[in-house]
Amino acid sequence: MSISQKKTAVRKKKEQLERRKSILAAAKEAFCLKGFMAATMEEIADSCSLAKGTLYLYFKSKEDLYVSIILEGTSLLRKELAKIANVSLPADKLLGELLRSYLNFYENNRKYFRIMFLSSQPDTGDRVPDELLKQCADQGIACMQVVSDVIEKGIESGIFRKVNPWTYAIVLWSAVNGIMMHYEQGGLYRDEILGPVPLHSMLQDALDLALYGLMTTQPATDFEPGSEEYSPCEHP
Amino acid sequence: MSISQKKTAVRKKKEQLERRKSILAAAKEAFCLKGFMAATMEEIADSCSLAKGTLYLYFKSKEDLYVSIILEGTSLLRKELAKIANVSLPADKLLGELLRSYLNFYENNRKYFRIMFLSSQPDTGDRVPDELLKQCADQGIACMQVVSDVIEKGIESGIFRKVNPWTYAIVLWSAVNGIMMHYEQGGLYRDEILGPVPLHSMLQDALDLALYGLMTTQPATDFEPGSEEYSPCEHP
Amino acid sequence: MSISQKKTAVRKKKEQLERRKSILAAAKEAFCLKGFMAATMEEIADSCSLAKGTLYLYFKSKEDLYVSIILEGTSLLRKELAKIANVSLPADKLLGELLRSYLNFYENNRKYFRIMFLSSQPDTGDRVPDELLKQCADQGIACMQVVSDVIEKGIESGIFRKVNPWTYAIVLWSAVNGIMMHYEQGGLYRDEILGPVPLHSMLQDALDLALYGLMTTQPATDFEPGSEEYSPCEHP
Amino acid sequence: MSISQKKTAVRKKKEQLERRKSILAAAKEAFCLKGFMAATMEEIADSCSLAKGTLYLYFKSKEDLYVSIILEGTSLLRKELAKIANVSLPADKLLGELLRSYLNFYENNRKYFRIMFLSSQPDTGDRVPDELLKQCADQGIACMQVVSDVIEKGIESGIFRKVNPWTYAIVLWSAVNGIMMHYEQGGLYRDEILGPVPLHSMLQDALDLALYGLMTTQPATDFEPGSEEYSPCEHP
DNA sequence: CATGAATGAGGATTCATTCAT
DNA sequence: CATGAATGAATCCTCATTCAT
Repeated sequence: MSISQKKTAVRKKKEQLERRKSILAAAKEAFCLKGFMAATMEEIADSCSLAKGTLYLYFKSKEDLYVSIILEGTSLLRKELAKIANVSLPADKLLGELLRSYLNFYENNRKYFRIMFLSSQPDTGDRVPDELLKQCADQGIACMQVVSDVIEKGIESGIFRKVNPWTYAIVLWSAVNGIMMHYEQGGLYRDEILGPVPLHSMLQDALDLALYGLMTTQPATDFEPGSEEYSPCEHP
Repeated sequence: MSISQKKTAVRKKKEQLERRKSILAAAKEAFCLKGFMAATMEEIADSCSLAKGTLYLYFKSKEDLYVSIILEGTSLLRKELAKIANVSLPADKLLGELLRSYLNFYENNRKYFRIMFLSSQPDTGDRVPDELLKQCADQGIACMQVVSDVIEKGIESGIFRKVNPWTYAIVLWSAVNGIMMHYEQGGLYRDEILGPVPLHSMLQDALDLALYGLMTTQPATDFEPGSEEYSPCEHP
Repeated sequence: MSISQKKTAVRKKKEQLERRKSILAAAKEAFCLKGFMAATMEEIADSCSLAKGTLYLYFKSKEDLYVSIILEGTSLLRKELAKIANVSLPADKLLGELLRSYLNFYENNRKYFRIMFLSSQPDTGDRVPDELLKQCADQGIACMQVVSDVIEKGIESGIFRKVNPWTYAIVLWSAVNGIMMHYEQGGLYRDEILGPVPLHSMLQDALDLALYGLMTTQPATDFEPGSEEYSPCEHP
Repeated sequence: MSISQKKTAVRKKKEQLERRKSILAAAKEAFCLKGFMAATMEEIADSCSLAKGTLYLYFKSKEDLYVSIILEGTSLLRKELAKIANVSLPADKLLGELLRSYLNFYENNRKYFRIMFLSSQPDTGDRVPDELLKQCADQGIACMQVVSDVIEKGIESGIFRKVNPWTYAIVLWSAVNGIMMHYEQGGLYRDEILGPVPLHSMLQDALDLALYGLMTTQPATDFEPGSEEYSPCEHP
């Protein structure tokens, strides 16, 4: 193979990755907007200016495409959380940082979030490689593992009570997801007087509750200092 | 109108209500099992032994039927919670009772729960009467209002810190939903050593956290006393 | 059920049978012309003025429709042959009559013939009820059984040599099919001087050969007397 | 053109022929296994380790490829038969030899046979060069011509009755094809007591019938002597 | 020449909805 | 009112063919 051919091969590889990305982007948009079943391969193809058939060169099926997006999302989230996990901070601060990181992920990747948590899951039976499904599950577990590790660290350093770290990790993780989903659902439920509650307020309050419940000493919470309209935690 | 005609009319009315109920029951089953899009009007009609066309005499569209089920579910839940709200108990106990009541609802009405929270929402645009959608939203708000009221009561009675009751209500409500959804999703993420975490453990821990964070004095939690495999709250 | 409703029900039944027939007719046309794979459900639907979906009310799948046609054809052929089998004639004459009957079937049902013998068979795997497939096979066997019975009768009456009736039945049946298929294939191979050989000439000659080979005495063949352009059997 | 260039050109020519052959081989396999429509250019390309596009350098279209295989098959068969035609033997023995030769071809080239006779013919309209189609037809005619010549020879030598050689050639040819196709179809119809009838038994019986019908004297048939389970021709 | 990525027309099948009875 | 046959738009996926490299 000549040098020029090598160059071409490399460029092709790159272009294909680009194309794959653009399909994933278009699909993310569509799935987010309409959900798995209602989104069509045709509109996805149209919106990334490719032919319908081309999609099938990159993804085995609609389901494969869908799960690939979920994997992208969970992967990204896991990486963000992993960054925090390695920071040298006391466990309570770390929890705050994890939450901030998750909030950040949510705000910058609402589409991933919607798809990961709100869309009805397709029947993955045999139309998605098992490998892919396993990777997805692994990412999700890894996210909660990060939380669990922080809790464990807190317990070891004595600032958290002796609780089951894994259970608490699931509880915290699920609770935060629930809050974000509530917010994401489009503020169906807003206070008609005060208007919708900002997401970070809710998360700040949730963090307060969590730290109060976990710490052996009075926590000093400072999740989003000064940005609140009303004082979320008026400790007397 | 003769008397006999009146009787017939009354009977007819009853029969129609019966019919409506049986459609809703069949649809609940189908939507829960397969999700909104994958469930078909045909199988719903079949499983309540009615003709496909008949469904359209009772519901304007598939979407209408779907939202009607959600309304049934939220309605039922709201009623359950409302019962608790009127009990004479301190706010902290009331919160525990509300949680127990919700858990009870979940366990006895998992199908409603799945449909309300996990199914992909259909495009309701113009195929569902606005009135119906509003009713749905109202029920959800009413549920959270109950929680909010309890928190407010706790603040007034001095056992809860002065927090924004509405925000905290949303936080608690969403967090509990998140935990239940996590559980409902089928324990994708289970501790490979300890096995899946039981739902009431998680809810108990969540309640602890909430009360610790809310109360001015040390809470005495007793959501599901003695049923835990490991001590979820080892206050030193 | 009132009398008028009964009438309606009966009429509906009739109409449905009509519709089924018209679908079968349209499909026969299409499959005959283009073969199984190339024919489309759409064109079949169009040519019997029905909606595509309607076809699926009457037939489970394209394959089901296809096999149903084959069953019709083999059924019809078997019935024709069965009529002959019961006629009181010596075996050699009966063989001639069977051949005449088959020729008659071919001439009046060339489309069935093409589909039964020339079209590539679809993969029937699980898209055709087993019952249907079995019925098809049974009809084919029954046809050859008729031939076999006649041969046996000839052997018993002493005018045929002692041969294995079943083997000879298969041989005769297959040979005749081969000749008809050759003819049906569109006279690809025609004598460029004498023009295409008429089918009945070929069949007459085939019958001669068969009777010569089977009979213990000199046969008197008269399959299609006087209609030949050239003497097919110039026994010196 | 230099000598080395010449060599290269020669080698290239050879390689191209090799390539063409390997495509035909792969296509034969695929068409035989799945039929014309169900086989895909992709799998053909894959199984001869060439790119899809390359196939189109050697064959104008899928149909062209298909017909080219048929031409190969009929060509091969014709050559085999032609060998026999020149052997110095009496006509009746020659007929037997032709049959044996055809059986031999069938047994060693079932794939060709299946494609030539059983596969649904594609629409050749304008996607196959007319020239190619004509060649195909010519080979088929040539095969029957061989048979016809033998019959004529038999008539001339006085051992066959005076029949129309061309008609009888078509009859014999078609009949044998019919028998082989029946056998090839996979023994759908087997004697449930005796099991499937072996092909050579059927052909032996067919040959008997033919010679009985053609010869002026009693034939001595010995197509496959001694290999029969039952005596196919028990002349008393 | 060989390649294989891209194309896009095309096909089987499903299903919400309607409407004549 | 209830019915269920008919509809036909909509959807996923396939695959022969082309063409830039």
